[in-house]
Amino acid sequence: MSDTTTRPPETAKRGRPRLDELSATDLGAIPALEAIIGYRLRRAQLYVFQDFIESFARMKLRPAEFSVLSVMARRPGLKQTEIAEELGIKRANFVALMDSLEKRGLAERRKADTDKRSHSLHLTPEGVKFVRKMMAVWTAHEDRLVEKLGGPRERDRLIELLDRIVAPD
Amino acid sequence: MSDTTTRPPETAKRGRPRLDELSATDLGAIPALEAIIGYRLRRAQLYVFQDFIESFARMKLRPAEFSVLSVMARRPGLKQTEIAEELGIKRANFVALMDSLEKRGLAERRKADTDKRSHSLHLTPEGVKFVRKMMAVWTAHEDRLVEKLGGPRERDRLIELLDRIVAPD
DNA sequence: ATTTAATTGTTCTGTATCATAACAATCGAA
DNA sequence: TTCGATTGTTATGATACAGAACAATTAAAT
Repeated sequence: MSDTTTRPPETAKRGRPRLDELSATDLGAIPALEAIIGYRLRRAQLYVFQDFIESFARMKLRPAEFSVLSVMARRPGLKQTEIAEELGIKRANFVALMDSLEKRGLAERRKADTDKRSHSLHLTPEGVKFVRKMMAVWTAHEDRLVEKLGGPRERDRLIELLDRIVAPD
Repeated sequence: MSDTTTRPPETAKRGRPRLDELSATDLGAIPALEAIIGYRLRRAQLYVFQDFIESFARMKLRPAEFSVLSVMARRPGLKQTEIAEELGIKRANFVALMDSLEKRGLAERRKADTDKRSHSLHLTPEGVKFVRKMMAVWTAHEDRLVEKLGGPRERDRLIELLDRIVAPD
């Protein structure tokens, strides 16, 4: 499956191989990092997040906050555990995140009348306005990426491939 | 570019829209997280790293250490700054990483004769043996991913798309 | 040749991120 | 009514990542 083309080592050998070098045959089994899925995924993800973070530096918005506001905009009324789990955030770590959004006046916790333990999460009117601006900034960021990819079709193809990785067997 | 299909909100509306909800037209401009490249990239990367970390738990090897050993195997003799920069690691943070590998007897710093400041990095004979086992484990991990993707062709396609993201304009 | 600037490895520091355990309040089920 | 599960929360520790500063050394400027 992991077909690695066998080629000579990348460093110029002056003389015979040293003790710490692997034989050429062994080296054939050692792929360059460029051929490793996880490595490439990580580099791409770091690049995208870097662009994202710079795009939202002025709004002082981090990726996790973006995702929380986004969920609250589309599905207001969810409780903390629900949003946290969906986003892969531990509910313990979600608290400070929500505290910050609340302190900025963008979101609020409402006491759920059905369950006195849980809070239902909502955007404030200010939060709604903020989300509008947020989405404008996001669109520019996303369009930049789609253009680099070569168009919406390539974007869809990428997402489909990423889906296969995450999808259960 | 970012074509989002306009559809009604995902939550069932009981009655008229509340203050914290966006109008249906506004919602059309708010994509689900599932359609956001950065979000999907991150989720996929977390999945792959999770599998990687579990695969290497017994060897007590983290992704960053894997990458460093991998570079030293293919190109012995590089100095710390070179490897660190190539892997996107701050040279300050590289120190502890290299300390650990050296303490485990897998790698060593040799005094470079040309430059008394720099160290040239090498695998020890033990490190060479370790890398061999490491690559066997890695192959199983990578094959698992390639199979999920649907084959080597899909893997290549994915990497090509990731390349476009990272590549300079 | 001497001063000046840049590089290398290093330590220190601060800041996010992430996971885990424990706890009170509350709810649901036995 | 008792007992277990859930919800939000606090506290704690591990890890990742970025920046400043520094001594030793090298390279460049004059």
